[in-house]
Formats: sequence, C-alpha cells, structure tokens
Amino acid sequence: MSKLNDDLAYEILSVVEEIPAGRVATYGQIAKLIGREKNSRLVARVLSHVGNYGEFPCYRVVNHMGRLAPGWAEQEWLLKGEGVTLKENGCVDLKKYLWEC
DNA sequence: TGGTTGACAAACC
DNA sequence: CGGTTTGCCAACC
Repeated sequence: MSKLNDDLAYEILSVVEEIPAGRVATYGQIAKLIGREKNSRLVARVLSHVGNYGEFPCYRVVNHMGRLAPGWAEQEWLLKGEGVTLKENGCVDLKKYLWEC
C-alpha cells in the first residue's frame, strides 16, 4: 500500500471531520485545503473508497452544484437529519449550507 | 505504456 | 441553478 495514498486520505478525512453539522463542503473546497485544488476528483475517489472509514461525515461533502453522490440514497437522509434541506432536484442550498472557512 | 473513466470545477449560455 | 464544453490529475484497464 502506498503511503502517499493513505496520507492523502488522512488529509481529506481530517478536513471532512472539521465540517460542522448542518453544513456541507464541496470537493473543490477540501481539495484546496489539502493543496490539490485541481484534483477535486481525487477527494471524491478517496471518499468513495473509504465510505464511512472511521465514522467520518463524508456525507457532508457534495459537488459544486450541491448535488449528492450518485448511488448513495442514505446521504440524503443523513443531511436531512442534520437540518440540511434538499431541493426537488436533489441539490443542497449551497447559499445557506455551504461551509465557509 | 497509453487511452479511458470519474462521488469534479470553472467558464459560458 | 442548470445544461454544455473544457481542463486536471490520479486510478483503472
């Protein structure tokens, strides 16, 4: 196992862990925080691979449109449980719930 | 070794 | 916000 991959996952999860409840962050936001703004896909890839590795609130991470992860219905309920409302299209109100640092 | 894919983003309409 | 086009970079085949 490459330590590079593990370290990247650690950085991502470390940021994800700092996301407050009832708030969401975009992949680009996290990618920038870990120094990989151009590589927002890597963040998504890692999160998809770890799933719920260590009870990390990866469900608070959405894409730039506020769209949730495809093939993951549970994420919607989790966000609702935090007080995040989703639109009919399934997009989060980034104007209100986007995490600002 | 090299082309395709992707839990994406920014720019444009 | 929503579709379309382009760009980026690592993983996958």
